[in-house]
Amino acid sequence: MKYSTRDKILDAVYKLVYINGCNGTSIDMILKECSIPKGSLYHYFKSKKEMVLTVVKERIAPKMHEFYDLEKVKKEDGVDIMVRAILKVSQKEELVKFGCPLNRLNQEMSPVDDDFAKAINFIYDRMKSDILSALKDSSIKADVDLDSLAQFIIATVWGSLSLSPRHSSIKRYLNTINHLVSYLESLKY
Amino acid sequence: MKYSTRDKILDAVYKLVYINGCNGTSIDMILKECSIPKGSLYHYFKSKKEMVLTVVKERIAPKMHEFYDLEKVKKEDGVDIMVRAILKVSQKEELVKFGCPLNRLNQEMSPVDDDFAKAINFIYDRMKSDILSALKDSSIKADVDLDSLAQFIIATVWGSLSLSPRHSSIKRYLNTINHLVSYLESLKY
DNA sequence: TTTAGTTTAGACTATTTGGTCTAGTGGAGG
DNA sequence: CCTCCACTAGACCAAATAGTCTAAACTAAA
Repeated sequence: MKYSTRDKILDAVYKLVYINGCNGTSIDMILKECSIPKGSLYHYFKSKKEMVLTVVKERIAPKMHEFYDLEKVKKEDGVDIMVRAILKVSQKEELVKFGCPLNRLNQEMSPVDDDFAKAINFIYDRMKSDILSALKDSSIKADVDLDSLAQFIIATVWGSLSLSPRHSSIKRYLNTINHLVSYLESLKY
Repeated sequence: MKYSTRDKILDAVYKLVYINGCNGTSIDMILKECSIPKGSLYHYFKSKKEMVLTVVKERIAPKMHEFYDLEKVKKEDGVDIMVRAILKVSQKEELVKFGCPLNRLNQEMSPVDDDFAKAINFIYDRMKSDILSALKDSSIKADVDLDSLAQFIIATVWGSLSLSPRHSSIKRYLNTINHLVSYLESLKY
């Protein structure tokens, strides 16, 4: 299985943009990171923007999906599935250190670029609706508004991670998120 | 009362950096925004970095403080003070639209610049300890860990705001934050 | 009114930026 | 072996970038 130039580029861009932000990452940094000449880069992508947008779709989207799409197969309580997913986040070192890549890019680019806003929003919506369907399939009391709860879960996890990189650590993340878990448990009938 | 050049600069930088980010804001944009020549700008600040760092200390810090420092004078339950502060956030249009300015700058700059990390962390710590003291002076059950609760509150508010600018609105913010309020209420004895 | 210091003014510079262009190279199919 | 085309290579470019410098215009105090 060969490691294609295109993949090399996308991996490098993902990594650099994740840490330095989109505006903080220059073409030269990317070229240096993956040791390819400029010609190759512009052979695969027509602009920097298209490159980063591709990273959103082909790198960030799957990573986001991976997080909450754990074995739904089992007939398990939706809340428990969610809780396990949220706790699992702590195992991803980079997440605790740098926060959610989607959230970071959202904050940087959405206010100033509609194409980014759309692409990011798309992923966000899918994530939210998947969380929603997990919650629907759970023992949560009937009077709880699940839509806002799904949003609350995302907000809290993103927020906990965004205290990074200076204020957070795995332990701290878990302490913080523990309150979310208690709250979710308290909503069961 | 005159509107000094220095203040004009800081206001412009605050506004531009808030929306476009630090790397997304050029010196020329700043000059144009406040219609001053380059000489003046570099008379007051020796570099762009120093300028933005000054904005953190003289613009963002007071704004953050203003939010949670509401009439503590009254002998009121700390939780109620917090809840009122959190709800009040929704009245600040720009907050709901663009998120918390401290959080945004934190995510962009902290991973790549220690001076920013320190300055931002300083404000964060002060905010957290103020929240903590409000919580200590409240009717929250004794077995609740207040430190992590303070962190949870910040994380949730920041997270709710960071769903912006594409996913949020005042209504949505309140819906989301409503879960936080319920949780806080449930912690009272 | 002179003087000294602060503030304004903007032309100028060196570097970095994203992006183009043309020439070559390598490997798969004929 | 040849041919063709995807890919590599990096020199080159115009624009934007942060920051410098010198001169002038204020302003307040003597």
